Amino acid sequence: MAARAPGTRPTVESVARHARVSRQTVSNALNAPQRVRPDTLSRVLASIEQLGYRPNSAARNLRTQSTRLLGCRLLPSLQMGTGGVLDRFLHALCDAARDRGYDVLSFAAPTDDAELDVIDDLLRRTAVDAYVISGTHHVDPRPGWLAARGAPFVAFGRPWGEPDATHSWVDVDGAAGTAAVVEHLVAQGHRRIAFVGWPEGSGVGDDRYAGWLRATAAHRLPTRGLVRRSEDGIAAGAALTGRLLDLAQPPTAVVCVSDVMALGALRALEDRNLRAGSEVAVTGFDDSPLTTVVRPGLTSVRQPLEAVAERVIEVLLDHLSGSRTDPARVLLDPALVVRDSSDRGGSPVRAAATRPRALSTTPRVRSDRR
Amino acid sequence: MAARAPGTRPTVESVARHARVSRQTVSNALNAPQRVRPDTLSRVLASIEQLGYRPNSAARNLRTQSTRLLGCRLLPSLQMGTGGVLDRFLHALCDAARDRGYDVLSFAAPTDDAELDVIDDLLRRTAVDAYVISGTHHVDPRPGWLAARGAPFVAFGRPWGEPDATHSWVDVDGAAGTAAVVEHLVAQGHRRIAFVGWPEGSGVGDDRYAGWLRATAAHRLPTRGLVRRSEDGIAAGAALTGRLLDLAQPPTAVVCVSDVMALGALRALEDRNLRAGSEVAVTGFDDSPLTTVVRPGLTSVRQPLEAVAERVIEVLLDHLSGSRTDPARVLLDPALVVRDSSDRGGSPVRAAATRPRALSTTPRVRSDRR
DNA sequence: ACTAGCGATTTGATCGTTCATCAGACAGAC
DNA sequence: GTCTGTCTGATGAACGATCAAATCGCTAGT
Repeated sequence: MAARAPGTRPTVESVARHARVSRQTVSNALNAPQRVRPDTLSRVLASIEQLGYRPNSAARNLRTQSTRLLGCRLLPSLQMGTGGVLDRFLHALCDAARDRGYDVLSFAAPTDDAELDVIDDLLRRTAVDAYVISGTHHVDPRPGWLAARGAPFVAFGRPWGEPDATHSWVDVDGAAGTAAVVEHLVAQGHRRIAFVGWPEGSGVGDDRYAGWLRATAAHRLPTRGLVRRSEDGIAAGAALTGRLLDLAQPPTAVVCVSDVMALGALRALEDRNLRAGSEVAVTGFDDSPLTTVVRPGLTSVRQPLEAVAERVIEVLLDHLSGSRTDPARVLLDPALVVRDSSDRGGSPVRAAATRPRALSTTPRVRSDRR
Repeated sequence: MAARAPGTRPTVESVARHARVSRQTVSNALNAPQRVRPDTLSRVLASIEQLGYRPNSAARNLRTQSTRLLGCRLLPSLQMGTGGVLDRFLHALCDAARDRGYDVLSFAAPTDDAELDVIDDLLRRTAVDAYVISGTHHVDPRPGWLAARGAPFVAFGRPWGEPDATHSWVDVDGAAGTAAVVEHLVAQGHRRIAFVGWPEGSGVGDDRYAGWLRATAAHRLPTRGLVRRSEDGIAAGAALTGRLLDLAQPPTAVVCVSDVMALGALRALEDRNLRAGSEVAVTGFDDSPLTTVVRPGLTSVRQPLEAVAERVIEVLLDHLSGSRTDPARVLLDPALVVRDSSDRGGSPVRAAATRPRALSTTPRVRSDRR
């Protein structure tokens, strides 16, 4: 009995013939094994194995009206800013998706509107089942647009400035991150702790600022004149930090809203012959590759992107399966990674401190409030 | 005449009814417009526009036995090494693919073997039409495996160590890059130009070394004792450069095989209170974000990844369409980006030199030899 | 006037899978 | 012994597009 012609892909038909059952039984063996008697099941599975059969996804997609593909935009990672973060996220997303039987269709788009054009195309062609949008920001057109079309999606990032948004999102609690940084600095004996941030109005930046504000208030630390803001950049970070250091009562620690800003801060110290870590502490945010490239190693806050990706996938699939109708709002805790730039400890134990120490390696879920 | 039920996606059928033609004419209007009479065509296109119709990709995929998807692995961009390069490449690949009507399915895989497992899955399911593999290296199992399965693919990277490989590839001429670096340094008056590289046996590393060797030989420059090798890393780059600087006749320029190595070299200079650029020139490779993060800005070699991606797609589609049966071998020239780390010029014109100057911005195609 | 030939359009079949439905076997209850 | 219910497996139809081939209308050649 010829299993199949050489050069031809096995189909459900050829497997059925090989196992002496019908098409549907082969289909059941894969999609609803409990419906098939054990001995039949093993026979069918053996044939499947032997012929190397996998269901043709185009046919399955057509019949089930789903593609098992998730769309995700590749952000323009030109700058170091958050580029590394979103690349890591995409990686984690692909992993998490594949674990659940989905794949990721990635595309590039220079602007939000261009992204919506692509999504519109994919949506009309029913080329993907759902979307993941990342890098949400104030007056973001995407959530509303997607919701209006009834397209299933989950956002990595809160709907900044739209507290009554009804879509699902997963985000990292930036405020908790900066608060943890401040706690760490306080434990190191710092009391004048400055904040170098972005201009007000950026959701992410304001969130990180809020954490600094909350923690300094909790410890009754001085804040007057210790907040400086500017657009992201090394030069900007250096300039802002420079002005802080030139104060009559300069801070002994500088909490930066990003690793890039922190790099600028380190330069400002260098220019004044101040030693980072032992004399003035500097911290960043995002735990980008930058942190291990500078001297001293930069203390930073690491986003649990793997966990974010897993939650995003979980929520998305719940929506697709219909088992969830209400929006999920998930906030995860980031992890503090301490390096020498915030370590006042004596040099003898420097080697030990160099090794990144994650204060909370397994980020716990903060909330899933409705 | 009801165009379509609300909430229902338009199909070729509903468009046909709306335009008072048959299914096939609608199909032809999209896939073979020259077969349709102009007035019919415009009527059909108007209906398509009006109903917002796009062919269901699952149905089209099933019928045409092609998915218009290309598979591409997301490399573990943990380290800064070449991570940035491959992220940029993926971005460019998505762009180039979309311009030609294709999309990219990206997936993560920790090892080559894991990648082959995923590819095997995608292949059996006929979920993608072709693959792009990147980061080729010595004894790479992937090209042979793919070729044996008859899967269409193109590699970004030469088949190192396998001169008689029969698959198509596109790569960047690393030797031309380091040679251009040497030319630039010679023009700046340097004569003792060292090379800090990776251990022999890495295709990419050996290629870049070859360019240095060729160019130094062409100018009859000394090379004795001026080559140091080690695995990639900041510390390694610093150590190797340190030993070079401690020579009786130290080099005045250090050409590094990577930006990471170059960063180490800059540190070695710093530790010896030597000024990079004005006293000792340092250059890297890959034009990663690192180059603009260090002080002084690091001269580097930029790979034309957009051009690489375009050529990869072009070759791939030629293979898919059957218009190409012989393997394509495309080598593109990289571009030198000069920054302060290799600039001996006086400080008055520093501002001008700070602006990156691409010596050959539009990389020309070197060859397409068979 | 008749038909060959060509271009424009339509019709029937097909891609490979899963859904909905139905037939048969087999056990237990009366 | 028959009837009912459950479990297993089989059959026809459908998903929405394109391919192959047939049909129709028209012009031009004889």
